[in-house]
Amino acid sequence: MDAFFVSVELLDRPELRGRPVVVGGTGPRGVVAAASYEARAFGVHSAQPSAVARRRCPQAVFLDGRHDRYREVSARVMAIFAEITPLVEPLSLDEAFLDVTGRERALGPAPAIAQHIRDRVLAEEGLECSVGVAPNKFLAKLASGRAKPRATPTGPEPGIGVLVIEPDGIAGFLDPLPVSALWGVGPATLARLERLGVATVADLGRLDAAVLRRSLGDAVGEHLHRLARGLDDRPVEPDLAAKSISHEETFATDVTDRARLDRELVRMSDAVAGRLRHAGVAARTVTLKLRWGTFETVTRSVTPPQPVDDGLELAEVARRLLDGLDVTGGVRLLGVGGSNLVDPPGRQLSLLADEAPASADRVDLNQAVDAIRDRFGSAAIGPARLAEGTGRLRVHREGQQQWGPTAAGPD
DNA sequence: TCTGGGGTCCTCTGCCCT
DNA sequence: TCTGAGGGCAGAGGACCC
Repeated sequence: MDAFFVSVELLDRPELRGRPVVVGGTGPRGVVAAASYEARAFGVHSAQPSAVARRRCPQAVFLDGRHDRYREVSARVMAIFAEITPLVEPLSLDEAFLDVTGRERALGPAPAIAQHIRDRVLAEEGLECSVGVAPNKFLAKLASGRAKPRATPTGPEPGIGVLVIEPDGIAGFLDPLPVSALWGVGPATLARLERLGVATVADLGRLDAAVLRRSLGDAVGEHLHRLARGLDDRPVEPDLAAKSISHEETFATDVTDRARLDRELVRMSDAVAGRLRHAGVAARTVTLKLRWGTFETVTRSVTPPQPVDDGLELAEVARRLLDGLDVTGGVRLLGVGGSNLVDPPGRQLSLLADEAPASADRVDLNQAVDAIRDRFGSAAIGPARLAEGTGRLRVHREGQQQWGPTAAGPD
């Protein structure tokens, strides 16, 4: 999808069409989630601090992101894709891989299917999208990027919409590209490649695989060596299960108060545990993440005897991890996550007291809480500790703080 | 000139076990 | 009994993606 979040906002506020529009966190530590092509012409781009974006384009309209709304539109677009082929692998809210092998008979050749997808998404959702057609995921992704509109100093330049890479055109397409265009080449890998004298994909393809492996590690080296020749045999995988579930938040100002951090841990753990149960899994490994005021980030993790899907248990494990850290210097970001996801613990009690899984009462309680939230919303019920002092329940709603603390945030 | 949130994958290190 | 090699796993951190 092209500038997806902005495009959705323009559906709801058509009077903003043609103006520079920026969606993201508008608070003190917010970042840009998406910028219209008009705003990009001023050097505004995603992941940029909102403060920088405001300086570069003060005339832009800045909008708080509405994650729920984007998710709702995304679900409808993905449903269109699913009518084309059952082999749809969503990459994010606004991108997906479709394997249309075998669909040509019903829908025509792949380029025609691509155009059909664009037409349907535009007709049914009013949104523009770009499609790359290629023999594998890596090339299709690059091709879709090339088919998108471009921001120029004189205004947005429409893209071609559909770009097809035929097998005999792979080298011609890839070779002149800068290596940074390859999926997986970020600033660190780029610096290493430059030290090896590699600037373009053609340079990379000429390099000996052993040299690449030595410089970048076996996995990354081998992977990039294959990509440089257009080789990618990863299948399109629908229904990929999540491997970890986490929640983290940046505070509007650094926090030194340990009691406050404990309360935040309860709130975040409650949110993570709810998502774990919703996914029907429990976490074998619990990870605590902190970012200091200096922006240095540390993580601490532990694998308790029993997998966890209960919010208070998760908070207790995280709190013990926090005990090992000195927070007096100030915490900028706090996060809790679960990984090594497995089936939820059974109801039977362990013979060892300290290995007991959540009691049957707690399992019942969690089921009741989940049912109430399904019906009345996530703020309907939560741990009493989150209302201490204020009498007002503060729970986390998904997507509530997606791009930094809000300008009118609670803290 | 200030750097979000939610992920995945990889590498390195240390520990335990064989 | 001691020692080293090697595998498996956990933990920490880095790089990258949207």
